Amino acid sequence: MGRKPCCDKMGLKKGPWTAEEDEILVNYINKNGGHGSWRSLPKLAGLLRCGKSCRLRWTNYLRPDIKRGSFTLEEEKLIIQLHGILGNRWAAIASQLPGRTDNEIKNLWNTHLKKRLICMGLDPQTHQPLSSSCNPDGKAHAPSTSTRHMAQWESARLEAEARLSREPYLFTTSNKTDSDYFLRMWNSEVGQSFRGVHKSDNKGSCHSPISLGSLSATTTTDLASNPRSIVKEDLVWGGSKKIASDSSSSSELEEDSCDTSLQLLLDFPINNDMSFLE
DNA sequence: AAAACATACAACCGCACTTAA
DNA sequence: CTTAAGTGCGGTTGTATGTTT
Repeated sequence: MGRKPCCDKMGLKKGPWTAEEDEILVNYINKNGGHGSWRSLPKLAGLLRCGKSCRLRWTNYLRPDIKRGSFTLEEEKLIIQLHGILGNRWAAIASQLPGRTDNEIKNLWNTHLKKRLICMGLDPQTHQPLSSSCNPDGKAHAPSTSTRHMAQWESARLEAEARLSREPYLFTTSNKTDSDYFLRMWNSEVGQSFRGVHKSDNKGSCHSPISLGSLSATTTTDLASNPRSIVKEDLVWGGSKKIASDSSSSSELEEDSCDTSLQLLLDFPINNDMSFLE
C-alpha cells in the first residue's frame, strides 16, 4: 500500500521562493506564534506551496536564528571532526553548530571539505589515508581498538543526546525506558571503565563527558521551553558554562561539569592533519 | 564578447521514523 | 494493534553565478 503524497501537487508552485512568498510565510508564522501544522500552513497562509516546501524554506533560510555568511575555520574543523565520528548525519552535526542548518553543512561538505580531504589523500568517508589499504608492509593504518570503541561510544552518545534533547521527558526519573540503553550504559560501570581507559589514552587531560545528571538538570528547566537548547548552548562551545543544578544531581554535576562532550571531541587526537585548512 | 565549464547553494524527492486516531 | 498522516533526514537535482578558454 503506497502512501498518499504529502500534498496535492496540482497547481502548487515549485522552484525558487520569491520575496513576497517569504514575507507571507514569515508573517504567518510570527502572527500565529509558530508554524502549527505544516500541511495546513500553505492553505491558511495563502501560499501556493506544499507544506514540505514551506517547512524547508523556513528551517533552511527564513528562521531568525540562522547564521548567515561563510563558515569560520573553527566551524570547518568541527564539521570535519564530527563527520569523522558521525558520518553523513548532517542533522546531528548541525546540532553542534549553532545557527547552521544541516543543508548548509551538507553543501559545504560536498563542495569544499570533501575535496580538501581528497586532496590531502584522505578518504572523505572513513577519514583514513586513501592508501591505507595498500601499504607496502600490508598493515593498514586502522585506528586502535580503544579509538574505535571511543568513536562508537561517542557516536551512540551523541545520538542519544540528540534524541533526548527532542524528548526531554525521558530524563524524568519515573519515566526511564529501555530506550535509554546507551545513556544508562554510559553512566554505568561499563561506561565509567571505558572513560577511564579513554583518560589514560589521552594522557591526563580532563575528558569526563557531560553527565546525565547535568543533562537532567537542564531538561527540567531550559528544555521545557526550548528542547534543542541543550545541544546548542549547554553542550557546546568551550565547556565552561555551568548548568543550574537541582538537589538530585548536584554531585554528578560537580564531577562532570568541568568539561563537555564537544571538548572531548575536539581534544580527541585525530590522526588526520587538518593544518591544510589554515 | 561569447561559449563552455565549474562552483555554490537553494530546493526537491523519497524513504524512514513517530504519532495519533 | 494497525495504519494513515505528519514530520525529519539524507541524497540528489536544478539553477544562478563566476571563471576560464
